[in-house]
Amino acid sequence: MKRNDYHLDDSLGYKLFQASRLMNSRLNRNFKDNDFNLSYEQWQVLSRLFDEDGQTQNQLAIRNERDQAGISRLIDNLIKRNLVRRVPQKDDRRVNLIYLTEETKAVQHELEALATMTINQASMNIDPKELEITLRILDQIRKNLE
Amino acid sequence: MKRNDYHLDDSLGYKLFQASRLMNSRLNRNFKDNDFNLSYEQWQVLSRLFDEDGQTQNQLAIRNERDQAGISRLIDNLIKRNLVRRVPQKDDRRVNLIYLTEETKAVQHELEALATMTINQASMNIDPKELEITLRILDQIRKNLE
DNA sequence: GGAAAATACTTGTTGATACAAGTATTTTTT
DNA sequence: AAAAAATACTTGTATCAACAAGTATTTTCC
Repeated sequence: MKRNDYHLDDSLGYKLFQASRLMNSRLNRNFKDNDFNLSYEQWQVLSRLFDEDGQTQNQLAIRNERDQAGISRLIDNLIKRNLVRRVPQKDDRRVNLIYLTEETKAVQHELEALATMTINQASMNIDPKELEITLRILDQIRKNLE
Repeated sequence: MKRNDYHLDDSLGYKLFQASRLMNSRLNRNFKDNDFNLSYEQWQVLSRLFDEDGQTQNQLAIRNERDQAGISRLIDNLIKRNLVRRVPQKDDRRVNLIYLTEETKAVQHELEALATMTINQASMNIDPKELEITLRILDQIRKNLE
C-alpha cells in the first residue's frame, strides 16, 4: 500500500506560481492606487525602455523572454494608452523602434518607486541573507529549465 | 545626479515571474511528451481532485486561490476533454460536484510522476538546504502579500 | 540580377486571469 | 409566508500567453 507522496501545496511549482501571481497583482494594485492602470507585462516593457529608449520589438521580446507576437500586442495596448510610440526604421522597413512618450518619461521615477515598494512589501519579515539565497536559487531554477 | 537604482532583471518580481513561467511550461512539455495535453491550471484542479474526489467548484476555487469564474471555465475545458464530470447536488441545486472520470483516475500516478520529475529538473544543482530556505521564503512572500 | 533564405513583425486561435454583472437557488429576516 | 440577503455558479469583456501561419522586407547565394 504505497501512499501518494505528491502534494500540490508543498510543491516548488505551486509556491512559485502563487508567489509570482501575488506579486503581480500587488504591483498592479499599487499602480492602480496611484492612478496608473498598468499590467505587470506592460510594466516590463516600459522598464526596458527606461533602461534604453528606442528599442526594436525583437530586442524587447528577447530581453523579456517572450515571443514577438506577445510583444507586438503588448505594444498595441501601450500605444492605445499613449505610453509609447512605434516608429518604423528608415533603413530597414521591417523594423519598428519603440519610444517612450514624454508623458511616460515624466512618471518613470514614480513608477519605479511603486515597483520598489511592492518588492519591499513582499520582502517584509524576511532575513536579507535568506532573501539573497532565494534570489540565487531562482536564478539557478531558471538556468535548469532554460 | 541620483542614478536610477531599479533594475528589472535583478528584481524579486521578475525572477519569480520567470521561474514560475518556466516551471509551468516545462510541466506542460513533460505532459505533452507523454501524450497528456494538460495546462498547469488544469493540472492544479485535477491534483485537488486526486486528494479528494467530488469537490464543489467553490472548494476548488478556494483551495487553488482562484476566483469561481476561472474555475468554472477551467472545468468546462476539463469536461470537453472528458477528464472530469460535473454533477449537480441533489439537496442544493446551486452546487455542482466535480468528479474525476475513470480515464483520469487511471493516469493519476503517471501524471504525479511527471509533476515530480519536473520539480526534480528544476531543482538540479541546488543545495537541499538552500532549496528548503527558498520554499520557506516563498511561503513568507505569500503571507506578506495576502 | 533573381531565386531562396532569413528576419521582423502581425494575425488567428485556444486557453487563462481579473473584474464586473447576471441568474438561479437557498437561507435569513421580519 | 414574503422580502431581503447570501450563496454558487455563469457570462461578458479586456488583457495576456503560446503556438502556428501569414506578410513584408532584406540578405544571401548562385
